[in-house]
Amino acid sequence: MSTIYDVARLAGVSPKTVSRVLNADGPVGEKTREAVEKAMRELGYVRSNAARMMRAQKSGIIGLITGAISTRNQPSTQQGLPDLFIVQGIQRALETSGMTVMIADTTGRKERVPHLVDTFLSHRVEGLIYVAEYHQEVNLPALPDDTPLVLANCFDSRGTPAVLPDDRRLQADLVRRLIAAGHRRIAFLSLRPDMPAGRLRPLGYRDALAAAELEFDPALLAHVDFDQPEIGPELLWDTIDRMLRLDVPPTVLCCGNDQMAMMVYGILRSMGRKVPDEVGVAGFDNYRAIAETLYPPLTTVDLPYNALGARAGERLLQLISGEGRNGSGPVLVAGPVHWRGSVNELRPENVVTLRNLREEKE
Amino acid sequence: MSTIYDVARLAGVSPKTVSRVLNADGPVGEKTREAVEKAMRELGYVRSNAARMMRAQKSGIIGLITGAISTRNQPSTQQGLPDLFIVQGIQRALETSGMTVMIADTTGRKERVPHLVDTFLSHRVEGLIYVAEYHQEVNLPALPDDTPLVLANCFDSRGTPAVLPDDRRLQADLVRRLIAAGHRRIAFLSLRPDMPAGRLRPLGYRDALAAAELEFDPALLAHVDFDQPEIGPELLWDTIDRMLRLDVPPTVLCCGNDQMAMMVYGILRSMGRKVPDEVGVAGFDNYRAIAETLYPPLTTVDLPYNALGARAGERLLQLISGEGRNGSGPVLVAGPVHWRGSVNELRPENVVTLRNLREEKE
DNA sequence: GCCATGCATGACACCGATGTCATGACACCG
DNA sequence: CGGTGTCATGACATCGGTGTCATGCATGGC
Repeated sequence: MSTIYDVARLAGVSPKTVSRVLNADGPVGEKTREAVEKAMRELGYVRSNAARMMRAQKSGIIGLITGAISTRNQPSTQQGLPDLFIVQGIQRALETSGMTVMIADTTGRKERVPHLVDTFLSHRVEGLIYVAEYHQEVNLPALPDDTPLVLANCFDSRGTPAVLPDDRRLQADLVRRLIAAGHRRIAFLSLRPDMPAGRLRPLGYRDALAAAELEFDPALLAHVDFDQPEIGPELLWDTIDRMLRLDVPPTVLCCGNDQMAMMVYGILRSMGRKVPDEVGVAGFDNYRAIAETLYPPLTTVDLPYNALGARAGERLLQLISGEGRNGSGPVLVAGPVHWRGSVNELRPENVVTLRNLREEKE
Repeated sequence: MSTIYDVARLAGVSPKTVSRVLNADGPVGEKTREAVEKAMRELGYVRSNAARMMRAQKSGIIGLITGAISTRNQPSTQQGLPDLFIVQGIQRALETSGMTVMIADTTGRKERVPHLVDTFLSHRVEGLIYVAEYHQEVNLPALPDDTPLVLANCFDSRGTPAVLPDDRRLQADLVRRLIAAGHRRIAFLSLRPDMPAGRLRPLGYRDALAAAELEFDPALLAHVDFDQPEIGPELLWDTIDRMLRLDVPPTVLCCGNDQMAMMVYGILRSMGRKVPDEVGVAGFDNYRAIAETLYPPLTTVDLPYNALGARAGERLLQLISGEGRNGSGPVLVAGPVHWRGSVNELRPENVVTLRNLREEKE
């Protein structure tokens, strides 16, 4: 591959002049510039980043560590593709910054992370973003102080800058919307409580109930480990069966995520229950491949992973440019409710009936 | 960030000796080695790749161009995640080679490819892989001769080394298996014929019919543009409706891919037809998030994108090491049939009945 | 006509690692 | 005891750009 010296020789100028043409810094005569450009074209010259960054002490590279690419073949993917969307958002935020985004994949093995970090440091990345596949706490190896790090979809105990989904608020927004549609008995099939999403979303659910002055009924809240290999579907079936047999059964099933909702569709169908006329279903994530393909399309709340990634990218750029070192706590990201056909807007008379039922029982 | 000189000064040796410790090449005294290692640890030294590769004229980087990450938010993603799996396979094949894989995403804009190629060349990648999201013909800008290129899931007219799915054989394998299960009337809802998959798979379908000496019935083959925005589902409905009304209707619907199969499940349900007892459904891709989650689980054929990627990675390593310059045509990749609950094994009496029906008509 | 000014260009050092060659200290052999 | 080989180490040049400073030439004001 040709160098700046080759170009200089061919154009009959000094290497420095070629450099000036490349970077448009110093003044260059018209004829000289043309000669240089012609020589570059003839040689198919491409500048060496290595040499350049050695002098400049700037790599223009941002490192991205993720399992987005490798973790997809696991037996049953309970998540959507959040990390992928996050990566996408990060790219969008960074593509105008002139930085090159280098993506390293953990190949599904977390223990490779330190190695990947080292590889990135050896490339003298100007910043690092770590993307987790679901909202969780992580513990990365310490970085040298001069390389900024942003955590996306995860957080640590050291207060590293983080961007997180606002699970509590998102769930509250969705439930609030269900209430506005006339629903009063809203079941919530939550995720495992050992993950932040499984803790925060029930809080949001209760926030919304409280705001509407609806009493919280423990019988309508369950944590279901629905993606357990064998028994998951059964657990889900039993839970739903139990809830639908209540004296005042729920009119909507709020699911922990869209994947669970998809499974719930199948179970309800097997039970002979019609969606949405006999019971509504709502999801969480707005994982469009599911939400828009299911019939009827799924009402869900948009956890905008894209935006989350973009925010992480922006945060990192800030840190690199020296702004916003004041670690002002995690950035929380929320998104809109998508109202689709899987939940009925209850007509007033229905609402009244339900209310009566409830009042009769009391 | 500290340099080899800092380490040398702290350890009281020359930079060259530090280099020797780093690369374990020349002989180094025991005490010296320890002193150097201690110094490196104290400074948190990480070698600069830029400087290293300037001398070595080897970057150890392989460039990967793909839309795998960015193209996921399109309104309705008709494909599975093939490109993602391919990328994954490539990474697996390359991770033991000591190469660093740099992934650049097109952000959904093909016209950015030349720019990405340039960025990679400026990093002096030792090889490039271009990954397409579905089997197709592409036309990349020409590369300098000394940088090898491999096309994954696509091909061009210049005979660039390529790795492709063996659509024809895969479809034939699946249909052969259906025939072995006793099915004689097999419908094929193919993809649009303007894509290679839509042309090659019907050939495989007919190969299998011919091998079993079954007559090809044009009424059982349709190209359905099922993911068209509005009318897609209707087209699919009409096609299925027409086929099921035939005098001798099909006992299985072979779908162009798993996504289409998912839609077909919904349509059959709406028609009041039970899967698999009234009609079987088969997919293509083994997109597990769908195939394993649907109820009943989907019989499909595994287009092993992972392996496809791995083959592409291996091919590139060969080219880099100078082997196999003999462009021996594209590498074709196939995979196994996954037999799940969506297709019945017809019992002999059924087979007989069907055969009678057919013979009666003749 | 002289000097200040600005423009176009080049010489040279430097970034950090490593290949080449040289050097000094020993050990071993005849 | 001198010559030769091995080991441990260092001096120096080099990779390909770019920052710094210097130089040569034309222009213009006084």
